[in-house]
Amino acid sequence: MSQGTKPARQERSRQTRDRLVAALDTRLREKPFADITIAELAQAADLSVGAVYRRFENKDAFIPVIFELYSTRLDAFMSGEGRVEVDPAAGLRSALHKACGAAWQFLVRHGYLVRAAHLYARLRPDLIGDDWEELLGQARQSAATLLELFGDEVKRRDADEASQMFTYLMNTLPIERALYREEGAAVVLTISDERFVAAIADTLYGYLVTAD
Amino acid sequence: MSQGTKPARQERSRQTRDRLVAALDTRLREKPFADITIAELAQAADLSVGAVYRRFENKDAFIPVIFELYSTRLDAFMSGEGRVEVDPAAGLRSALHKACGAAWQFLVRHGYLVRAAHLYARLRPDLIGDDWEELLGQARQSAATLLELFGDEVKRRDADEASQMFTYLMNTLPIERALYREEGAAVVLTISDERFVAAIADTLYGYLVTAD
Amino acid sequence: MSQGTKPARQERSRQTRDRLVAALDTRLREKPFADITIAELAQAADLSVGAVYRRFENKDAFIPVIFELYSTRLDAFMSGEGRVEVDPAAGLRSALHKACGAAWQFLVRHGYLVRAAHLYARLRPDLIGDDWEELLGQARQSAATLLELFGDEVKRRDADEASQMFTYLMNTLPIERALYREEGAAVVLTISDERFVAAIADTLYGYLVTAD
Amino acid sequence: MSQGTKPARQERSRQTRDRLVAALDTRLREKPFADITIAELAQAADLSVGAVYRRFENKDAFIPVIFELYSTRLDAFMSGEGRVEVDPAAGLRSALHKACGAAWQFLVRHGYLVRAAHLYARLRPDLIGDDWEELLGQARQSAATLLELFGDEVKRRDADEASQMFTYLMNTLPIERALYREEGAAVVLTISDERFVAAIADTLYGYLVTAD
DNA sequence: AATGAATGAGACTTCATTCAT
DNA sequence: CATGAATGAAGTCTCATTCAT
Repeated sequence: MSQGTKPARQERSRQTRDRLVAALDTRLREKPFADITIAELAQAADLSVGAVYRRFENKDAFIPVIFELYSTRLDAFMSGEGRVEVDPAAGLRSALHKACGAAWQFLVRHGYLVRAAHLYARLRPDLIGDDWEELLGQARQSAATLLELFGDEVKRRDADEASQMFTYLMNTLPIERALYREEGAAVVLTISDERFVAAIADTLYGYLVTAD
Repeated sequence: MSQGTKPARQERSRQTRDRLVAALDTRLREKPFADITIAELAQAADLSVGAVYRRFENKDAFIPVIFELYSTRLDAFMSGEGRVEVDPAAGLRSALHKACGAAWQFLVRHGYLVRAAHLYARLRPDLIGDDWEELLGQARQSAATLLELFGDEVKRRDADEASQMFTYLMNTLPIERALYREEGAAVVLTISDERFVAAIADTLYGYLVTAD
Repeated sequence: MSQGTKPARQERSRQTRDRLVAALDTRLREKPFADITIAELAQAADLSVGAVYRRFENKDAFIPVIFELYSTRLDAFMSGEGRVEVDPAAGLRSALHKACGAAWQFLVRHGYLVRAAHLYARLRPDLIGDDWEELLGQARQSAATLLELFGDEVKRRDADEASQMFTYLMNTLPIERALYREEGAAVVLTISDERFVAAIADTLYGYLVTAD
Repeated sequence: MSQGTKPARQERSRQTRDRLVAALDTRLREKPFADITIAELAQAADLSVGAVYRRFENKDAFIPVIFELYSTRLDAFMSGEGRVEVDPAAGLRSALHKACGAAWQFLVRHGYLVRAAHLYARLRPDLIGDDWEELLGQARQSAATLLELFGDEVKRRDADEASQMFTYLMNTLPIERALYREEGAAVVLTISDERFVAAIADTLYGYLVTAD
């Protein structure tokens, strides 16, 4: 299993691809990618197995689709209900709280995609190309902008490092609890979701306002 | 696939088990558990397939062994070179720095175990029993002790919540970078390991000294 | 191992199934079902192992096929050379003699199927559904008709019980000798097949004309 | 798997053998011989696997034991509670009724042995030697004696054939219902056990008193 | 001689991928 | 081009039998 997607020249092809992507999305909510069979995807998309192989060279070629889905959902969320209106007057802490709340929302809703994306970013880094990097690059850009906006509150000396860490933390802190709840490191947490979100916002805040 | 280990009546049995555990440890450095076959383990342990099944009911019965290994290594590390000498006079920040450094060391060395443990704690929570919870319970205990020691510096109102979050952060912050380096969320990080460790120590510190 | 057959969408599928059924029929003449492997069936049908599993969910799914074969052969036999022309004028004894002769013929020819069917009707009654019961129900129906035809000769008080017993005896008496010849209870028999058939016809006759 | 038992020279050996025989008896009540493993027998007899192989060359060597058990039980039954007191004055029909009643009792109680014995008499006739034949030979002897006793009632011309058939019928008629109840040919029977026993006695009677 | 651990052939089953129709 | 049947490698697991201790 390796390599990539096949180009879709015709309109029908595009539809076929879309249906497969939708099928993958649906199945991913139920079980890990490794447990999903091609036959299952074909059936969910109401296609034949052969038709699947016409669009995708092999099973691995679906892995980038996971990232595609992730990306698409994230974009939609960020420009929709997940949009964070930053009020400079309200201060950094408030902005972080809003941002963490939005991140939490997204994770709760699209966690299954994030989970799969994370897993395969690690398992098969060769298959995802630059999507992942690009995604995080954008995030870092936003982080830099935000930190600049609250330049007076932020005490970190190295602005570049700060925006890197900010991105890292944002993509790391809420994941464990949001995705695995009772399992994983989150078992120690008995506090409510609200307090948890507040706590990670404070964590970010604490990092930024602590001089090194 | 499910359930447990079989009792060993003879001394030889014990050895066989040990060899299988060692074989698992070795293979786990190379690839995920799901990709390791029983035949492979047997060969690595210089045994026949049947001998494996005399010690382990089925493949799943190896999953608890991952945690066993993790636990054992962690204990050894913590009472050996990983031991953190807290100097009350040096302050909280210094203590956190040391702790993060130790955690980092452990992860760099035994990351493959932590990785597998994390994965299966999520994938097959039914198979690990209370080991996981126990492990984190102990960690939280230590956290509580530490925070008490630096009670004057810590500004969090709820001490219980603080020790929970401290444990969560400690088990969450360094993982991503230590385990997946170039892949995952850590791609954004261009800073050195040293600075990274310092940064997460600061993150913890920031959280604790920020009043809510 | 359990459950059923898979639907065949294409004509080729049907052929594949037929070939597997034929392969089973062939192998069953040589050895018990338990000793026949899937690989063996595949080879006999000139197919791959995977192709077998596309038609049959698992090995157990072949068990109903045994009954299917039995049923089919029986129907064919009964409406062909096995047809028994009852001559009311010739009397009950003659009719029974003909019927026993036909049953004997069938058993000699298709004994291997009857043997397997009997075995699995007992070993895995869950897998055969109502086929078995239905088959015997029909037999009983025929029995009732026959007994009615010779109502004056039959001395049994309870006609219902008589037709039940008749069916039971018909399906029990010849089996042992026909199927296992030298082995089983038939070792005591040194008489010829002809005399044996006559004897069981007489046994049935004796039962029916003996008043209770 | 083939061949035979090993001689038991010592007292301890004899005990070991007895325990294995008892273990086989116990397990046979639960499941078919083919499904019983050597390890299971060893455990049930509180022996090691090696010890089993010291007494029995291989698994097949247990098959004759099935017949041994059958034989032993039958002897015990026939000279105990199963003893049939024939009253010449009461007539043939009464004697047959008693005999069928006894046979039924035995089958109900030791059916699992009869079942296994029948199966392996057919599956592996090579392994049972003459035990089987001998057993039936004795039965036939008894039959001959009985028929002679009621020589005036019996109308069969060939006494030899009659005793053969009598033995065959006795070992054939009740089996199906006694051993397989709901499954097999007995599904057609809705009558009670008592009536069934009476019916097969009548069947035997009918055969004997019907002139050929 | 006894124990039970080890062997290893072989059975069932799955599924990514290919290919005849 | 589409369909879904066929392929076959690979993996898990069982258990009669052997053999080291």
